[in-house]
Amino acid sequence: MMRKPTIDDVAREAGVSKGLVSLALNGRPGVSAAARERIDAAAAELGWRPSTNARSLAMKRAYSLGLVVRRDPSTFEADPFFAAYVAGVESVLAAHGQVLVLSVVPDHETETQTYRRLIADQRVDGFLLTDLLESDPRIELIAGLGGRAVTLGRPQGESPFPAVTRDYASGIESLLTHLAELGHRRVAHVAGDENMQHARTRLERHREVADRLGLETVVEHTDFSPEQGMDATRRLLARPDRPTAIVYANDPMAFAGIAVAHELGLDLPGELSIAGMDGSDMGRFVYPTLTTLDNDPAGWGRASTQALLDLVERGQAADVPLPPAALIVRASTTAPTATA
Amino acid sequence: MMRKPTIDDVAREAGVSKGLVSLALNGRPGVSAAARERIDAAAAELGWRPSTNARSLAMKRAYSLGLVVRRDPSTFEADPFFAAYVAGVESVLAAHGQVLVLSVVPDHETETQTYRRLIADQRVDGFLLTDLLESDPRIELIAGLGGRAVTLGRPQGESPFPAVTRDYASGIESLLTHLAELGHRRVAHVAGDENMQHARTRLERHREVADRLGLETVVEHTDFSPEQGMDATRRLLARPDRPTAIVYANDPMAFAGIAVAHELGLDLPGELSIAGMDGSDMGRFVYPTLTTLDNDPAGWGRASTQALLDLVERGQAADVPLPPAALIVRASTTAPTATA
DNA sequence: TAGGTTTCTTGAACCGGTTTAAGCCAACGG
DNA sequence: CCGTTGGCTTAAACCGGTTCAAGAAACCTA
Repeated sequence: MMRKPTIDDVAREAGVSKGLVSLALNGRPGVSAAARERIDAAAAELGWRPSTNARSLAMKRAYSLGLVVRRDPSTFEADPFFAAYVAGVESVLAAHGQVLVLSVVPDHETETQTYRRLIADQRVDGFLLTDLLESDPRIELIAGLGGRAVTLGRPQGESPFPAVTRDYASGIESLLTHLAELGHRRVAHVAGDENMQHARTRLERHREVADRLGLETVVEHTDFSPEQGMDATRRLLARPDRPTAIVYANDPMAFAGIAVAHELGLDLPGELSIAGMDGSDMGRFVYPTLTTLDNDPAGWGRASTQALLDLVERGQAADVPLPPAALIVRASTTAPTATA
Repeated sequence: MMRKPTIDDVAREAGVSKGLVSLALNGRPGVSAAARERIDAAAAELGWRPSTNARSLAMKRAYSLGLVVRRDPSTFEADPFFAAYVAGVESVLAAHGQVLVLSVVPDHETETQTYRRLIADQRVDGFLLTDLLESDPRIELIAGLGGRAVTLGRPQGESPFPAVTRDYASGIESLLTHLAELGHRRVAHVAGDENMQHARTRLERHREVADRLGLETVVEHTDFSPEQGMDATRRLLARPDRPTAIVYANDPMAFAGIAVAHELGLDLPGELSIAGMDGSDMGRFVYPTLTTLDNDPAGWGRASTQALLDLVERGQAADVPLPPAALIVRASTTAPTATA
């Protein structure tokens, strides 16, 4: 069994110095075509792959990006966004020979420690900031430690980091228009954690568009968990002026809402229309199938990774707007029955 | 802004050579108590953290473990196991100053490439092998490349790697006994991908225990996706000798089964009892709430990570048996109504 | 053809740890 | 009193890349 070839082996084989091999490898100018060719040939013949470790040491780079996810253990699994997002991240990273470092932490304190540790140990070159809070302390934390990041969504205050955003306004407009055209007049909104950036914008948009369309709106606040989605639904359905349609700020809550409606013996979707947001695939496997707003998690993954790589490697990156969220109409929204 | 302190700074501060600092840091013998103390003090004062990069280069270690998940894009999100599993992994890794490298890949070929790349680039010291196949080519692949791993479940053939296992037999026995006691006689099993190790053992156990209890069994085969879970359910419910209970090999398929039953207008759980496996939290938020077998993904995460670290750091590790899966009875299983 | 450029190439230093042969010194035994 | 022994400590080599000042070679131009 032969040991892994090193840059010295390649240099010897090609009859040049190892410095030159390095220059050639990195496509730097000032290497003659002839030399470059001999080096490439030698590298190919030996099957040389430059050592990431050696490179990391010399360059003070980790060639990896970090994703720290904080999840209350009970909400862990109900995240349709996550897996597809990571798949998108991966598709870009792999092409750059880089790697994703993932951390799942239970609470705020562990989260902070994790960011500190990953930066202090130079384990990553930058972070993907998902689940953005309206005023997110991670931004200052990371910036203060000299780290880099990209935010999914645009944070409230000043941020030194590029932001990837998606227009949700037009999607919400389509959704409410759809409901209004079906004949709904009382459309409730089950909002998510109001500390979260996307929860708040979704709620604001809902209010705005509902007003414009002349819809009556009741709002229930939650933390995005299906548990609170259930409670909110029970409260809404107990009202004398029960809404004929409920829009949930994410899909898992919408599933929980469907369960509550079944439990109460409502005839779905006739007696209650339900819509989610984030376009999870599971929505195709519930009854009735769930109307929702697409979110293309893989698209978020690709765009945010690309932006972060640009930032890390070129020192700068621009904000990236993703295409607007599209309405996915399925069976859970229909014209209200006349009983109401 | 001062640059990060290095081992040389610590050595100077403590008045010793850097070699000695290294010995002290790693708790090696042959360092006097006095020296050790001065070194610790100096390190603490300067806030020194040894550079992972330098260490990795010298030790040819990555100080990270790898998890490669292959998912067909459509099944991506329906994985309740994943997030909690990673949280368990993380809790052990963090305590060892190590890190998880995650890759989500769409197909077999990319998967193989990913393993090759991570090993060739020394990005990880070992792999966590989830979703174990009955005869899993990854074992030979990794062993052949000189990598290390731990399997979740015991593979068919010979494996040079330690295995973490959980007794599912007794859980399945509890579940079927529970159904039998409720008065069910025809209990169907919707099996998962038969290439997968756990799908097969679940099916075998079901058959075995059902026989013993004198239950009639029909089996439908699927790939574990909710989509095929739906189809299987439709086929089962169309039979003249329709089963009064269906046991699904995982929870997402059970959810899909519930949806189909609703769609057909069945009264749940009276006309059809439904059970899942893997104890996902979402089971509490469907109607009726889902009876299932607990699986404690975090426990899998902790055990497999610990075993892999033992293997990587001490060169050997033993198999780890987890406690048996427990039955979680919720509302979806009840006595069959007499109509059948 | 000499002198001045420009283009390539080299060698050595550097990144920040780990390893180990050799040196030092005090204690110990004969 | 001296040779040994054993415990600490050091200095230098090493891991495998990148960088850059300086030298060599090729190319112009007058």
